[in-house]
Amino acid sequence: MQLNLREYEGITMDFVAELSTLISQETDLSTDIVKDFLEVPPQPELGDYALPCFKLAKTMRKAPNLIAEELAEKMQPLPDYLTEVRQTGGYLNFFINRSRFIQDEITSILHSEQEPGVSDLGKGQTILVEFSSPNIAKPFHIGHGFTTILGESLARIYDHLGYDTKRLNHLGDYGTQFGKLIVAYDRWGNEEELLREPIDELLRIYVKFHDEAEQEIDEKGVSILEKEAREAFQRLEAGAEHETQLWSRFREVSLIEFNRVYDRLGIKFDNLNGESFYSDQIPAVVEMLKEKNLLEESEGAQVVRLDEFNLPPCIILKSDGTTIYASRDIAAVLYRDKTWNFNRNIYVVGLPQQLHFKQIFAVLKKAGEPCADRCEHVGFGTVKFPDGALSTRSGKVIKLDDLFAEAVKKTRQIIETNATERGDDMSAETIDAIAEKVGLGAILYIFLKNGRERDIVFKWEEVLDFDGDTAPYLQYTYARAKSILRRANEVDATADPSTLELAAIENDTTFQLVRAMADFPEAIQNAASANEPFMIARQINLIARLFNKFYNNDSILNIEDTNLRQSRLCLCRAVCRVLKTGLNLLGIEAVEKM
RNA sequence: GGGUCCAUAGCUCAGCUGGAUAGAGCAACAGCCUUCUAAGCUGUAGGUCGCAGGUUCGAAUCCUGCUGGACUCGCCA
Repeated sequence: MQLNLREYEGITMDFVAELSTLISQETDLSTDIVKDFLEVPPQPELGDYALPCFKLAKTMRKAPNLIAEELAEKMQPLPDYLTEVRQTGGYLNFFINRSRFIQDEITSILHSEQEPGVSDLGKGQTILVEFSSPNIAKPFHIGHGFTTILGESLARIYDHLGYDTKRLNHLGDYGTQFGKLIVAYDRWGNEEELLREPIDELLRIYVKFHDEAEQEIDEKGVSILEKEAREAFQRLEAGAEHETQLWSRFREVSLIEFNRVYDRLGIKFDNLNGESFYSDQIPAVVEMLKEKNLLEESEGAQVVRLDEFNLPPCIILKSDGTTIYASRDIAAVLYRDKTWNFNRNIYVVGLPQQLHFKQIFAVLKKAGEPCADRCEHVGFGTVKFPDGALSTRSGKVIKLDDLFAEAVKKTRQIIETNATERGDDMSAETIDAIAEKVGLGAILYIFLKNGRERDIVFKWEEVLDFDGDTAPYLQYTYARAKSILRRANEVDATADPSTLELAAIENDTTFQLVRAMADFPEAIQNAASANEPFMIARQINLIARLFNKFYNNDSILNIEDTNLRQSRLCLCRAVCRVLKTGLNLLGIEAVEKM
């Protein structure tokens, strides 16, 4: 019975596997099933792992507690990685050799060349992650924050797992809204303002357009402005000079503003093909659908019926002959399949568009395109204010940049206060750099701490609360551990764990801490398979909480025993590695001090 | 009306392939800085897991119904 403990990723997995094999030898169950049954008891006094025997009761025709009792006896003598096997009620509880576990786990974290949890699970597979996709000419507000932050985190997670990840930004640079902007700009546009504050100016005329559109109505009750806007968009799609020129200016000035945000977050897209890019590929899509006899005319529009999928029809061409977002998205899937030959193509787009994506994928499926099955919509909730959703039209928005600025400002104040108290004279540059990372981290974490399908109700006092389950807490924990490592002498801080008796640090807290770190790789994989970064957030939050407990209970530097001192420092180093990796997977940077 | 999803502590959320006393954080209250960063730690209080049935040895978790809410249902994206 040998445990392979040299590879970091698998220690717990291997342990569970060994235990499962052992149990399966004593029962009729396969190793896999046993592995599935194994769980962690609610109280540490009960054991480190447990096998509920209720399910075995039927087939073995015996009471669960008897089964557990017999198994406990049959497993004697125990392998060296177990210290005790005990029956409690209908459970068979296992106590593992904690000393050995701590020794091997910490050693492997510190010895590994790779970051914790790195794997080659996705080796050779290409995954496209479409996210952010802001609309040109509109402010980059906190609503875009969700897709941007979630998407980047997912991309990092897939990178970590060895996928060939492509970040795609499907810019909203086309559509009737540009007809509106062109009409609005021709009427009320201000050249100087467009140069000075491009998005603000475009937003101003966009809001004005909607105000005015409600006023000017013809005898049939149709808005005159809306009609003009549709016509302007038709001219744009036909390539008219004036319209195209305005459109491309709008796009240009908008990108400058978006890039500020992306640079700040360290996001680099592999591709920024917006909707406009796919516009001229739509005729081929229409032709293909026509050839396969999927296209039908309905109320003047060209649609694909999707009754067999239990979905409403998908409109491909509007009754005026212009394209619609669905047709562009279909063209995009086909283009991406040709260009990247993707294994997976995921869309980090809000939940309200769920039906839209179901329709797109269904049309592709109906058209016999195999790539349809490799597409997936990763939806998320809505960002709203306590009194309702945000709205570009009414101008009720908070720009993501402004939100960052507030968080950074508050962070800077806290750092300055603390620095004074601690007598630490940090330079203004240092403070700025830390404030930036911590302030941004606080905001990013808000979007990543819970299940993505939850709505986020935006409240300033909560957003700027840096206590508890927040990124600053995690960053603070990291900085604390780093601070200790800086204070330790060179020899202590770099001791080779394999030469130490790490078991000296063992107690309930340190064992739980080490186990939480051992579970980290699995948390990453779970996060990937559910597309839920919060699973990583929770795991590192658990690690941080346990570390802080350890920090409060046990002295690290001020102890005589060299082995104990160096061993505890090894634990600090391991925690730092895991925390930093976890934060990075969320798109958050760790700071050395704060 | 059809569809999708949601309802767990005062608030924000985990837990949901059924399993031991339902867990965190915030807020509240009580403690801990002459020792490694108090953005921290410890403790107390707080829950008929929306309601009603059902399946099961066992249900927050699965099924049905109901109530309340969100989103969506053809020419916006």
